[in-house]
Amino acid sequence: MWDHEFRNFHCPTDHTCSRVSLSAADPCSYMRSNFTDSLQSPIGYGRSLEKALAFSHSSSSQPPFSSVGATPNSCISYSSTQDGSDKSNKDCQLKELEDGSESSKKGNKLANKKGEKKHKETRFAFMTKSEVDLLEDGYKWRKYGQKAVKNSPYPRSYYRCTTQKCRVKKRVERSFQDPSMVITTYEGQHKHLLPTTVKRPMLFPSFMLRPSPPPPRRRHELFTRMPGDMNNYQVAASADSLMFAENFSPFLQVPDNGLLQDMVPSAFLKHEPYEQ
DNA sequence: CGGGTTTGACCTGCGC
DNA sequence: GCGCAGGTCAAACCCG
Repeated sequence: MWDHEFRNFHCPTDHTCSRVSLSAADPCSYMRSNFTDSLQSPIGYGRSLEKALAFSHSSSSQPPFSSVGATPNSCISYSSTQDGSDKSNKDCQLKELEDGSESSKKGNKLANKKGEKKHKETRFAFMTKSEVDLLEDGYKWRKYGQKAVKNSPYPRSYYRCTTQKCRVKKRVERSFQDPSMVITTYEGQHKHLLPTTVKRPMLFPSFMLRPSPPPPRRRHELFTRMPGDMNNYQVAASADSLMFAENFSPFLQVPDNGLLQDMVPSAFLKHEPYEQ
């Protein structure tokens, strides 16, 4: 299962990494570990993160991205929860059964007992170098929680989109390895337009900024070319329900004010048949 | 006063 | 079964 998912990831350092050889000191590998696990378990993601963090503790402190002689400022990973029969998936059904309602926890339990299928949310994550934790992405977010993260001095903050009936969430935390890096994880897709009062930012791929288009019929690998001296790519993972993405740059230098503009390098999709 | 943030409590899943 | 850690809730608080 792991390998099956993992091959969808491509290291921005222009070499394909296997999970075994990952150096967690490399933020990208960190994200790979993290979000590949999350493919299988939305809720388990937290623990995956923990594992990644723990792993990085024990690994050598090799500078991030040193292998390409470039200094990317961010690393992105994209995943969607997949259709699956794995255990963790079942386990997390309870929590996300509340789709479409603000039902109580009791209600959730009841729903779970009914065996309703959980709606799995797409996830999208990336790291950005930024002084500010909460990046301006055009949407309004309401903070609903904050938790200390094990092995990290930096807390993780939880945000929900304030738009009615929009269930998109995002988690923001600072990398404990490189405090200048902010890890942002989006969960779910906005099904509404950007608030009209907010100027459309340039930070995110368009699929994050508009009502979601239908998912492609087959897997894609998303490559994003970095302008200038970035030789190769980064990448978002592909998955069955990967959405079409365009104008998408995972390597972003975030200004201190957190508002990104004029940062939309070309991106393209490489379509490849996916073999199981 | 409305909306957002803070924060402690609670729930849940996982590993041992 | 227990403890731990992540995720969420919601009351209290803050601010414009």
